[in-house]
This record gives sequence, structure tokens and C-alpha cells, in this order.
Amino acid sequence: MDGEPRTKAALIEAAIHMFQQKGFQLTRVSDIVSAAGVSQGTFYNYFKSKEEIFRDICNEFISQLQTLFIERTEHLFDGDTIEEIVSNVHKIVRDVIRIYQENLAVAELLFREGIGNGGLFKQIYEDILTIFLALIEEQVKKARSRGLVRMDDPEVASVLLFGLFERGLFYFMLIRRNTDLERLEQAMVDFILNALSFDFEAKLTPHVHE
Amino acid sequence: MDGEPRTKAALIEAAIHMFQQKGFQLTRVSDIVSAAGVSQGTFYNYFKSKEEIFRDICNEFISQLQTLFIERTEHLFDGDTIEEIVSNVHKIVRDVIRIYQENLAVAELLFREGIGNGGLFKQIYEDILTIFLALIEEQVKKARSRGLVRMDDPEVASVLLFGLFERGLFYFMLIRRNTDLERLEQAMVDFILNALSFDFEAKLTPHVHE
Amino acid sequence: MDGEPRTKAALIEAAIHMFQQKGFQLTRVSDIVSAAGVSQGTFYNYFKSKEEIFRDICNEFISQLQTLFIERTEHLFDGDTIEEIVSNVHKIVRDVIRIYQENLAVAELLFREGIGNGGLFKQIYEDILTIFLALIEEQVKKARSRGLVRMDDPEVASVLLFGLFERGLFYFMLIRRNTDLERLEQAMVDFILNALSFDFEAKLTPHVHE
Amino acid sequence: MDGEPRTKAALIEAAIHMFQQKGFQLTRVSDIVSAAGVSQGTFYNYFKSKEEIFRDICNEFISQLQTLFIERTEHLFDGDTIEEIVSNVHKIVRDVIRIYQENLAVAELLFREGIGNGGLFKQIYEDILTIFLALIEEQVKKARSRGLVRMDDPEVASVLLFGLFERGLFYFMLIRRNTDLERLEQAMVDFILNALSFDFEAKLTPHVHE
DNA sequence: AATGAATGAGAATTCATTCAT
DNA sequence: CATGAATGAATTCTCATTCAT
Repeated sequence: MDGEPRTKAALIEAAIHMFQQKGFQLTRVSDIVSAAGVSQGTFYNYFKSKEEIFRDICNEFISQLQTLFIERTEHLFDGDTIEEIVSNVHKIVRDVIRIYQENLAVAELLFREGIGNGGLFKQIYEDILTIFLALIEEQVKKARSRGLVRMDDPEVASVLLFGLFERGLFYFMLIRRNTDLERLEQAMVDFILNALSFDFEAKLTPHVHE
Repeated sequence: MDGEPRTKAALIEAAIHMFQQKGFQLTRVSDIVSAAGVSQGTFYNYFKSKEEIFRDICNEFISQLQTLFIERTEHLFDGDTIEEIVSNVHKIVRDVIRIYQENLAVAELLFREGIGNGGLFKQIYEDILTIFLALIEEQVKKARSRGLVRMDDPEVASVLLFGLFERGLFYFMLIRRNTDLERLEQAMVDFILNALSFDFEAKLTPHVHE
Repeated sequence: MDGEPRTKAALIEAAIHMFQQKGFQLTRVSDIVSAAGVSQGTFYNYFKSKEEIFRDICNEFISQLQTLFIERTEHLFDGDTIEEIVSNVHKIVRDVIRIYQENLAVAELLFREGIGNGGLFKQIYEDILTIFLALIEEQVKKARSRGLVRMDDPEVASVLLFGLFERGLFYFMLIRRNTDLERLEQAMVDFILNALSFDFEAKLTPHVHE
Repeated sequence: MDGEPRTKAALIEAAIHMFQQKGFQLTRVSDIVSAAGVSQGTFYNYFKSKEEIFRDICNEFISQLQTLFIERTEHLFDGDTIEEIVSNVHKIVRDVIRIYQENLAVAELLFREGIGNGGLFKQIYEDILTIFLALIEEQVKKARSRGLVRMDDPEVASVLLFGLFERGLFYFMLIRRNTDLERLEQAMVDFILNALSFDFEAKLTPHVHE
């Protein structure tokens, strides 16, 4: 019913590109279709409106990110040695950086546009927040229960962690653009672990893996 | 040449309100003038365009914030005892929260709209970043030079600090709205000091006040 | 050349239905084809345009109505007694009502749409008028020549007769919908015969049947 | 709030003209504004949509017609002699013809467009019907109660009267165009009075004028 | 004969901005 | 200074029709 998958894909790719460049409001459907090499009318065979294609793109990215995030955090603090745990933290930071990098266009799109637009997409952004804050908070609590971090206020901590991740990646990957990602990874891990009062000397209590 | 200051003030106030509610793109000049109780034409006696009033509002807020920030950070790490310094940090965090709170509407406006809009206001946002990152970085370096914090990468640290401040305040003051600000202050100070590996036991070297 | 008669019939039926429901202008070719259960392209194997199918439908109905009308009016005023003639009038009124009822959808379609549409179908409607006015006028004149009615102005009379028939049926069958058709028939016959100054006492002159 | 009355009047006049010529659906807003000599945008300072201006035009005509009709029917059958009453009937028929003629464009517009358009304006047309049928029926009943007409079914009679008026005027004034209106008036009065079995010999019962 | 994706001309409507009063 | 009517470029979306498969 939605016709040629190649046409649809071309429209999506073009839309991501244009939205990233000019923003949602300033991107014209005519920009998208001419970038995709199809006619104006064709757009409406695949999407009900400009809003719909935007929403589709965001949702696709979010669910990808969410899946990966869940997978990578599952055993984040399950390691039996401090080294293992620190290595896990490194891994997840590296992965998030990578995912962000692989989806740079959509990520920028989402974090730029998802916020503004007079609340047109407020919901989308707030949904992401809710999802990720819950996932982060869960990990912080787990780490605390294993005595790995001292942290009186996991809720605030989660928000601050989210904020530093989001803005940090945003800044280095989209504004500065030319960063040494290894250095960024290292600095982020240090910053985060310190921020959470991570106990590098902790004697780990035996941990039962579910 | 710009006539009645009250008319101008009314337009600015109305614009802040409307921009905050509907976003820049979705706010109509007609919304602003009717909220201000003047006619459509009058708007153009005071502002060249919708863009100009937005820029004016942002610049006003930024320079206010900047002035205050400079003033409060001037002697941030100059204290002679650890207690004094920690108290300074508390004070500045509290002040930033307060400034943010006093200018909630503009702050939201800026951090929502300044980012998106297809880079229409990219410059504004990046200017703010540059200003604040420089100020933050300066303090981080000073603290490091006094041996108060260990911090290998002050640039990354500044960015992350900026990010956690911005998103943290954004979240608690604009999305959650009902937060206990004292608790937020406490949690932020802890988080920040830990993140920077603040040395609570440091033996302060005598410090020459300029 | 016109392929499957069943496909064509399905398209016509669907078109009548949709035109009746939404009007010509507001009916989409997509409405017709999906009601007919065929694809968009198929439509154009059978009809050159949306206009053509509309015209076809109208013409079909008109020629049916015309055939029946000619047949029923042929000996309308040929009866040898007043009773016979009045009965003929009753019969034709009843038949017209019946034809109208049997083709309600097309009739509505025609009398609603055939008139408006910026004269797109003005011609169709005016053709019908011409045909029927001629037929009616012929009967009126015949009746007058046999001394059955006094009627100074047969042309005006025909128009008024046409008008009262059309609007009357339109009103009772399409707007009121729930009318007692026997009562309508009786009232129409009375009204018409009186209007034409029908002479219920007339002494009929012998009539030569052609 | 609706600005220059002259601009509005020009738009209305232009709209009537265009609607009459091309019909509602086929008239473009651009046709109207260029006929009115204003810009496209100006139209929307005065009317919310193309539909609104159409509705406004219809309502204006209807209320005019209604007012006049009520006024002229008030004492229609109040006369003390048959001659007086017949003269009243003549007068009202003449007046309706005149009103119709004075508003030819709108009348055509209404009776063409008010019917079709997929029921878009069905309501308008049915409202008119309701109003006029009630007024006509009231007169028919009054005439019957004074013994002036025999008429078993005043409801049907009203509908038929309305139909013959509407279609008759429509035909002679809009299709034939070149009619002798005096002859039309005479024929209509005859037709109507006969149709209602008007008793030209009636001995009027004294009538109390309210 | 049937399909349905692609087309693109064309429509209504919006709104920042101008300018005569 | 204030006004608000006029402007018209710009934009989204529709839909009859075509045509390669």
C-alpha cells in the first residue's frame, strides 16, 4: 500500500538530510522531494504530511537507540572485579558515542528540533527523556546497592548524567566536530565515575548473576 | 526614535510570553501585538522584524547572565579554607539556579528555540556556549592550579559541566517543575565537586588575592 | 474495447452511489474505484474522465425516462369518456412517480448536480427541459384542442407543470422521504387538472384515433 | 474589525458574479479577488474562506426575500371582494417576479448551487424550503378557511406551488431570458388560482381585519 | 485487461511586512 | 507615534490522469 520501498527510503534519507540542514520548520516539502528526485505528489503517496515523516524518523532512531542502550546496560555493573566494571563503563560510553556518530544526522535533528518548535515535538523529547532517565537511574541504583558508588540522590544524578552526555556529544560531535573521540571517552568516563563517587578501592561483595 | 518605552516594554514582554508558549516559528506577530495591546503596524516602529525582537530578547538575557556569572565566579576558588571554597561553590550554584528561575521564560525560550530553527539562531547558542565554556574553563584551571581538583582534561570538563547545568535546570525547572531546589543544589554541588575530583582534604597553599 | 462488462457495471454503480452521496465535484475517482473494488488505472480503461462517467449515467437515465414518458403520454387524452381520461392522467402521474422512485439515486444525482457545477452540466439539464417541455406542451395542446382544458398559455403551463413535478417529487421523495405516495398522486392529479382548468363536465367530441 | 466596507462590498459583488458564472466549486478565490481588484491576501481579511463568503451571500438574499415575502402575504386574502383578492394575488406574483429579477445573480446562484455540491449547502436550501413552505401553507389555509379555495391537501399544494414558482422563474428568467413578464404574471396567476380551485363566484363572508 | 506508483499543475490559505492616513 | 488595510510571495496538500509493467 505504501508502494516502492526504494522511493520511501529515498524520501526518508532526503528528509533527514534536509531537516538536519535547515531544521524542520524551514525545510520545505519541495526541498525533500527534489533531494529525493521524485515529484511533489509522490511525497504524499508515502506520508500524510511533513510532520508525519519527521515523527517517523524520530521514532525509528529512538527505538534503535533504546534497544541498544538496554542491551548494553544489562550487565553494566555485574562485573566481579573493579577493572571489569570500569571496562564495562568504558564500553558503554564508547558505544553510545558510536551510535551517536553513526546516526549523527538524526541525532542532531532530534536534539535540535525535538526541543523547539513550540512544543510541537515536546512530547517526543520528553518521552525520550523519560525512557533514558529510567534506564540510567536503574543502573545508578544497582551500582549503589553493590556499594560501588555513593550517591544520595539517584534521580538528580540520572538527569545530570543524561545532560552531560547529551550536551557533551552534541558539542564535540556537532559543534566542534573535530574531536579526538578516544580522549572524549576517557574524559567522560573519569568525569562520570568521579561524579558518582565511584569507589575504586571497593571490595566487591560476591554478586549473583541472574 | 524608538518612541514610548512602555510600548516597547509591552511588546518585549508579550513576545517573551508568546515565544515561550508557541515557539518562535509558531508565534505570529499578530499574537505579540494583540497580547501587547497595540496594533500590527506599531510593532514595526520598534523592531525591524520578528527575528530582531527575538535576538534582542536573547541578547538581553545572555548579557545579564554573563555579568552575573563573571561577578560570582571572580573569587570562586580564592577562599583560604576548604569550607570557604565549598561554600562559594554552593553560592554560585544557588545563584545560577536563582537567575535561571527569575528568567524562566527567557531561559526556556533560549534553550528551546536558540538551538533549533534550522540554525537560524545557531550562532546565538554557540556564542553563549563559547562565553560560558571559557568562563568555566578558567575556573577549572584555577582550581587545578591551586591543587583543589585533579582534572586531566579541563576542556571536556567544562563542556560536561555546562551540559549538566543546562539540561539539569531545564529538566527540573521546566519539565518536572515541582522540584525541591535545595535538594537540587546540594546534589549538583556534590556531583560537580566529585566529578572534578575535588580534594576535600587539600592543604591550601597561601593564595595572593589580586 | 471496453472489456469486462461486469467491471464497467461495477464502476457505474459505484459512481452513482458516490455521486449521490458526495456530489460530482466532491466525489474522487479514488472513491469510485475503491467502492467498485478495482484499481485506479482500471477506471481509465472504461471512461475517459470523471466527467464522462457522469455524462453516461445521466444520459442513460434521461433516455430511459424519455422512452417511458413518450409511451405513456401517447394516448393520454385519447379516452372517450372523462373518466377514462382522468384515469389516464392518474396513470401517468403514478408512473412518473414510480420511475422516479426506481431511479431515486440517479434522479437525485441529476437534479442536484445537473443544475449546479458552474454550468458544467447546464447543457444536460437544459436538454432534458427541452425534451420534456416539448412533450408536455404537446399534450396540453391536444387536451385544449379537444376542449378538455382552457389554457391560454400552453408554453407557460408546460414549464409550470414541469416545475411542480420536479420539485414536488424532489421534495417528497428526497427531502421528506416518508410520504404517502397515493396521497401525493391524488393531490398532484387534482392540482394539475384544476391548474389546467380541466372541464370535468365536458361533452367529448368524437375522437379519431390515429 | 472588518475594515473598509467598500473592499468588502467589492468582494461580495465580485463573488456573486463569479459564482453565478462558474459555480461555487469552479470559482477560484483568485477569480474573485481579481474581479474585485484587490490582492489575494485581502480576501482573507474579510472572509475566513470561500465557503464563508458564499454562505454570507446566500443568507443575505434569503433574509431579504423572506422579509419581503412576509410583508406581502400578510393581507393576501383579507380583501372584501373577489376582485380585491385577485388583485392581491397578482400583486404578490408580480413582486416575487420583481425581487427575483432584481437579485437575478444571487437567485440563480442559490438555486443552482444551493442544491448541489454534495450537500455542502443542502442545509441552506432546505432551510429556505422550510421557511417558504410554512409561509405558503399558512396562506393556503387562510384562503381555504375563508371558503375561497377548495384544497384537500394544503401541504402538497404548498410544495407544488413553491416548485412551480421556483422552476418557472428559473426557466423564464435564466434559461429563456427573453420572456414577456406580464404574460408570465398573468399565466402564473391563472394557473395558481385554478390549481387551488379558486372560487371566482364566492360570496365572501364578512372578514374581520385584525 | 488490470495495476498502482508517479506525476505536476493548481488550489486554498497564511502571515510578515509596508505604508498611507 | 499609532494605526490597520493591503499586499503577495510562499507553502502545503490534492487529485485527475498517465503509463510502464
